[in-house]
Amino acid sequence: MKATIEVIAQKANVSQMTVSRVFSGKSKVSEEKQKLIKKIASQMDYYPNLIARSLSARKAMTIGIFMPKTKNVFLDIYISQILSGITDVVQNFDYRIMFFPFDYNLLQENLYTSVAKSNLIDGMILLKTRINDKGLDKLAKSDFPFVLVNHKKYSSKYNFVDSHNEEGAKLALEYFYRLGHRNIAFVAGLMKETNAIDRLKGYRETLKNLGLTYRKEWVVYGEFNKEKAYERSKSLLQTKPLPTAIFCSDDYMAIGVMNRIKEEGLIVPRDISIIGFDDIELSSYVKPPLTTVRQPIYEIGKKSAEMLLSLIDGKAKAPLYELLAVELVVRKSVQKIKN
Amino acid sequence: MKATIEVIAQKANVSQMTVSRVFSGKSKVSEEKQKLIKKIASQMDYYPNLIARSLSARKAMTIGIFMPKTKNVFLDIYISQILSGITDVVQNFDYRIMFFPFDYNLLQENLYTSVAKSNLIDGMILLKTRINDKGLDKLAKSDFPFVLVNHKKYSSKYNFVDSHNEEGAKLALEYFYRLGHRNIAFVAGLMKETNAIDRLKGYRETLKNLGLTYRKEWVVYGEFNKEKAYERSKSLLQTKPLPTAIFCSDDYMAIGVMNRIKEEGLIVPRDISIIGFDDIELSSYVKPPLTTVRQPIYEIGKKSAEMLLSLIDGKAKAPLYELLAVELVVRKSVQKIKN
DNA sequence: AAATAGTATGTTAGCGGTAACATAGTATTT
DNA sequence: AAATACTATGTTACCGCTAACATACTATTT
Repeated sequence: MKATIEVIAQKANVSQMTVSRVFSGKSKVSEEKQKLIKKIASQMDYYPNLIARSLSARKAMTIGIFMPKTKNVFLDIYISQILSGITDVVQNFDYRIMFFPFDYNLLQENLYTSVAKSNLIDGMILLKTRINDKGLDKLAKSDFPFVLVNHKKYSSKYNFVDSHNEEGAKLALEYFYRLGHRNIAFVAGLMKETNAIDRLKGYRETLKNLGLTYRKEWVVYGEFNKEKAYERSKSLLQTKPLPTAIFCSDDYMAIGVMNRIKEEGLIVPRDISIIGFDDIELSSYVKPPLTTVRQPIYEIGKKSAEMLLSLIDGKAKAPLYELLAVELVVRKSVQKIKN
Repeated sequence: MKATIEVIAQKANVSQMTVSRVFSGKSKVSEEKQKLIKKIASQMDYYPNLIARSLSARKAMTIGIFMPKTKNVFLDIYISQILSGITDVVQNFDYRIMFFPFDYNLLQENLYTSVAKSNLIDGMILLKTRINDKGLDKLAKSDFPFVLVNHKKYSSKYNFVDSHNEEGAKLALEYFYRLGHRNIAFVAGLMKETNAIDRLKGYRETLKNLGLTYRKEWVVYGEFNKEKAYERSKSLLQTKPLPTAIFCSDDYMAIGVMNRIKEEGLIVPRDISIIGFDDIELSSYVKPPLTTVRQPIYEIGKKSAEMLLSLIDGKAKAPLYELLAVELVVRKSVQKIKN
């Protein structure tokens, strides 16, 4: 005989509601009856049917996480740390996590909305969505709770948590400047991501603030990986004068650029200094160890979960946003300019 | 007005079942009616309530993934690759994924069973569970479909996918042997994991098969991380004679051991050769690049998902198991013994 | 043309819980 | 002691969908 609230109620000679109350913990039941009900339940190895509970209570007690499936290795560590942050928060509030990996190439407008209306989840966290994503606009028209992570978008309908990317660029450039660098190049990430756009923006603004001139040939555009950066940085090393410093949109790109520099017979940091972004594990192992801007990834995950839960339980209303501070991690890939 | 099957059925002047059939796709509905129903649904921005569907159909179309929350960085890449493998399979069959991160220290006997009976999922994949886990025994008593990953357990009730760990140890030791090594030490992983146990077993058996004697002081026990391996390998470097080669239970441990060796003023591979296990990204970046046994992690994920789905739809019955082949990746941390 | 098979649609009865309100009994107030 | 508030429990209805069976209609067979 299948264990359900109904069966237990009969055996305990109480109403279904009394049994329901014991397991949902939402209102009081006398010690005595509780004991009896729990005893019977344990004998029958009963556990609540959470699907039925969801349907009835109109609450899934679950959040969804949308994230890109890509071969980008950075995502490995990124995802686990974000997940770790989200999990630590969410489990405290008895929420579960559902996973929706998506493919940038197969994105269709209804993806987020259809899940939002499926009643499977009470809110969603979207990782690394891109600026041309139509699905977001549609989602924003509903009042379903969601938080973007690493996608900065100021709008009355959007909530997001992101690193302070412009500030990161500023930290890097000012550090270069303090060590005497005046010829600073930039290897940009994919312009479909606000991260990449903001880092470029930070680069340009800081150049201006430092009184340095922006030179078009000192900015190249890649994607967030080693190979593209290696490929695209070639032209950078043919400019005259050569930049003395290169700021890269992420650590993999920095490693790609370092490989290119090595290949040209130049030495980091003697000939060219390098700063990356993210602080992946590899960065402290490459030669020379990479100076980089660290993102608080775990914290971002935590914050996004907190934000989402407060939206779900109505404690807060959109728009909510937060830019978390980044920090410069100084290693060995930057050298003082000798006069 | 909330969009439900009922409302749509009224507007289209058909029964609920006809609408249901259109969206579940489980039986035929005339072109004409389909068109009308879809049109109305799209106007109302209707998407099925999947919770209600689950309750009614007694099928969640979701699988659960249980995995440890730890600070072990290896898990980062491991988890994303496993996930990636699982996802690629599971999405093809329209299953969703629910996530259950757990803490080894807070494990209680009912964890898996309570989720199994919650009706939230149709089956589960358990990553890196340990041999003393009571919850597994309890779960095995139900007939809920589950697959262990990286936990080898032969039993009529258990299904698992694992790497061929003993074979990996054999590959490593035979490679050492071929290059002239006779004094081969072993840094073992945590003995709560069958992985670690099997690698030790492989080490001992291969020693025997090669006619080498097992020396107790040449085996040290650590955990799967750099620090413990660094700590525990100290005693190894005080034995006489010194081992000429050390096989490590994973790459992080190998890196820890390499640090220790360096600190003792010795050089890898000149003085001592090293082989690791896993082939993490770092391994090709450390100095010297690490020779290691590669596990097919993505494949393991894929296989485990295939296995689980076949259990769920009843195409197969427990016990199911598979040991996937590993391969030796030769880099620079092993040197031929000079006579 | 009658018998048979096949197809599209409808009817009924749940799936296993909980919200919301009702009620009876007890404790507290005045 | 009557009026009031509080507490534990019960009753009813419904969450939104689908399985399983029933039915009417059309196409095919003999």
